[in-house]
Amino acid sequence: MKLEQAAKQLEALGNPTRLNLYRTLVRAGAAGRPVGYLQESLGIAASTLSHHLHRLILTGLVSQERQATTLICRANYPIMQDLIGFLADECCADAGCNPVEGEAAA
Amino acid sequence: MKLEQAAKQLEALGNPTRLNLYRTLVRAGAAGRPVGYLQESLGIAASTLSHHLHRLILTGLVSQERQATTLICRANYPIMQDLIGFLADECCADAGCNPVEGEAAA
DNA sequence: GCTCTATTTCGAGATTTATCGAAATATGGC
DNA sequence: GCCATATTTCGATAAATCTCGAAATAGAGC
Repeated sequence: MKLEQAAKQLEALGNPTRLNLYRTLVRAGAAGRPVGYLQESLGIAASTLSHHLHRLILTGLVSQERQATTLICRANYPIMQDLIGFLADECCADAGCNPVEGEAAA
Repeated sequence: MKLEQAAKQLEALGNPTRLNLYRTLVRAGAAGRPVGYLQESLGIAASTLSHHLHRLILTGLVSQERQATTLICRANYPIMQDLIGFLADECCADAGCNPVEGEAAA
């Protein structure tokens, strides 16, 4: 069920708040960002952020590591690579992404 | 508002039925597929399919062309390319996809 | 053990979504 | 103009989602 998995990840990224959150984490790189920082940075309620983080974590797009009382969040790059790969494969495998001579009425 | 746009497209693909539908269209290539074919192929109600198609069309991922009484649907490759580009950029631009020692604090 | 900070879980309300069947619309042929 | 086929719109229902504040939990330090 690769399609189900991909759909879940796409859905996770398909919300402006979460996409913004994810982007922040991607840009943070390997250093990651603490939940508290993200909360202030995004300007949303802590409970709301926790909810969105949970969804990203469920799909594997984000992971967390405890550092004392603080939780560091990181983007999980390989998962994103897989997702991009899935999209690219679907797009380019059977078809060809720059359809020049359309009307391939076969 | 590129982020909003990307989120909408990701959300459109983030539903198993729609992702399956979109995949079918991608694989159909430039020939596209008539709505009726898709309906039988996916085994869902015509009204449900119409709803999902509408969402994909709104985001630009799919386009339609009338052929007599039949509507031919096609995947809009450039839009997908842009979306993949957005994801790849977010992932690789500031960070580097094989993060060794991130700290791109900038 | 108590306290402080960091984060999650709980409970709730408003909005959106997915799905269907029935009815309406569009296009072409007779 | 009327009929047949293809597709969308309407109306309705059940389920999921987003958001918040308040309360609960987790970990560290005194």
